[in-house]
Amino acid sequence: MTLPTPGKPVRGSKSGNHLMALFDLLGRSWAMGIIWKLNEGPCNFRALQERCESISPTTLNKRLKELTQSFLIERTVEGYSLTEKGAEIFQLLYPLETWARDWAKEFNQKK
Amino acid sequence: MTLPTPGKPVRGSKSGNHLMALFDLLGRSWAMGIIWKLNEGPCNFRALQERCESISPTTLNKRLKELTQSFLIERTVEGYSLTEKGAEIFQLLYPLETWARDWAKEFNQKK
DNA sequence: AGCTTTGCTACCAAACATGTAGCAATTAAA
DNA sequence: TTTAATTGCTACATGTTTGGTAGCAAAGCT
Repeated sequence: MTLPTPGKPVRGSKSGNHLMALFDLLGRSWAMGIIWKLNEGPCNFRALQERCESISPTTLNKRLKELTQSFLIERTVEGYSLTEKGAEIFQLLYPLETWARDWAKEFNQKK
Repeated sequence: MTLPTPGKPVRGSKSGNHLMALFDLLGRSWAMGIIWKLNEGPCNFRALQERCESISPTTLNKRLKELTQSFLIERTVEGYSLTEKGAEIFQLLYPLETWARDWAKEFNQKK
């Protein structure tokens, strides 16, 4: 497991450009999904697994470690939870939902 | 290659929830990077490869097909180019850059 | 006709993700 | 206070995705 860290070479950028590091981090299976689901509120491992329908514990565990090391998630008494940074990024991802709804229409029309 | 399509089961969601489909599409290596780089303007395959520093032709080609089928990219006389939808999504991704800059600071402080 | 550029594809190796099983540690119940 | 359930994982085997290099066919240029 290589943590994409801004300033270091990452998958997709030798320069370690911070944006590319972020894209690498978020561009792993379930990373954005986990942030999304955690925004509903903190929860423990198994509960999070259920929120994510079909994630395997292996992947969930890996993502949680990465996101924790990247300051997006932390563990509290209530379980895994978004940090302030994590909540910020959720806010940035949030508009994607509305967008995706429209986008889905294209598929129905043009198919 | 399975195209993540809203309404159909995708990696990460049996329900085919449109947002999860989008996360699947964008959460593939280089997908967001390509959108980012294409926003600089349309360009051809090899030029795009260079904008993306270290992408392999195999991956670039796959992503281009997926993004095209998903209405985010199209081919014009000038080469590959963002569609209107693609440009919209760029706008949504855009704030991530500023955010990522701040985020990078955390790594320097807390390391 | 030959040389260059372009847009790929073939191929193989490495990294990553998935699914199932299950185990050690904690908590709850009898 | 033994017994059972829950929790947070890890192991392992398998499949999928990505990456890297090589190079080829088609088009354009000289």
